[in-house]
Amino acid sequence: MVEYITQTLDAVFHALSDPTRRAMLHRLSTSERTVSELATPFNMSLAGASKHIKVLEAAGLVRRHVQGRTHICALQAARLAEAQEWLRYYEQFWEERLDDLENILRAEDRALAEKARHGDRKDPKTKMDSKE
Amino acid sequence: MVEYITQTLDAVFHALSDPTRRAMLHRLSTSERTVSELATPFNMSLAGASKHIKVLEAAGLVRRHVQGRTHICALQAARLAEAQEWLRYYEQFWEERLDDLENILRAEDRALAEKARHGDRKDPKTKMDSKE
DNA sequence: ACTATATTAAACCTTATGGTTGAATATATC
DNA sequence: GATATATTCAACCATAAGGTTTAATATAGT
Repeated sequence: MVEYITQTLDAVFHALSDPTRRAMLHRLSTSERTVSELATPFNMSLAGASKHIKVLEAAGLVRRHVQGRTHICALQAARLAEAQEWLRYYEQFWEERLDDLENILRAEDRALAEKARHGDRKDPKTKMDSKE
Repeated sequence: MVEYITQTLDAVFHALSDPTRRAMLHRLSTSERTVSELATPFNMSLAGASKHIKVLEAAGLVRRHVQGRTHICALQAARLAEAQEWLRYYEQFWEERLDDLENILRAEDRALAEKARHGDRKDPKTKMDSKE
């Protein structure tokens, strides 16, 4: 059904596998930044940071436009959407587990209710929300 | 707010950056498989495939239980959920763009309506759904 | 023209990655 | 006990990745 360009996913997931690059993306999410601005927070040479930016660019996660001598980088989120789409297929497997948990809790509730009906009532366990 | 264990994300995204490993996960999504079953479809030595499985295991994406001499692997989706959660933050940036597109289309509609009101009416563009 | 700034390029180093082959280990089966 | 099966381990190889440093390039400011 859905067709994934594997080289794109390779590049995107690889780009995301490095904490420096993820941090760069996060900073780009608040505003565009020049290469030096992006490099500043990291304990790394400019050339090193520049390489990371190029990896992000190659994966299509960052677009740059050159303005005089400065290169301005901007987040380009479309490829992240593709990655998320790939992941979406697997949602059923973690949702399934949550469903299982929910079913267990419901079964416990029923058991308690049954017990209560037969006289022996006591503090019914409060159901807790799995979302924190 | 949400705190991400960067080493976990490093490992998960790295694991996902290889097409063989993504294919393995996909096969595990239909059922559990032994190491050799997992290795079969790939043009690669068993030892090679075994290494990939270990990468998946180290990233927490696969769990194995040994039964006699065979090792049975199963998908473990929780870490994928974490990766998706990390990506979810960026949804606003692709949704934003879709919103922009929608606003442009709406503006065009208004312009056409205005034109029509001033006599000059012609085929109004049908609005298209941005999904699909 | 000269100098300072922004960025990349090139060469290099170390470690990781993806792969191989051949031997080792553990469990089944005859 | 001997043999076949399932899997890993260890050693090795080539290339990629993440980093550095020292030029080189391009544009700005004086």
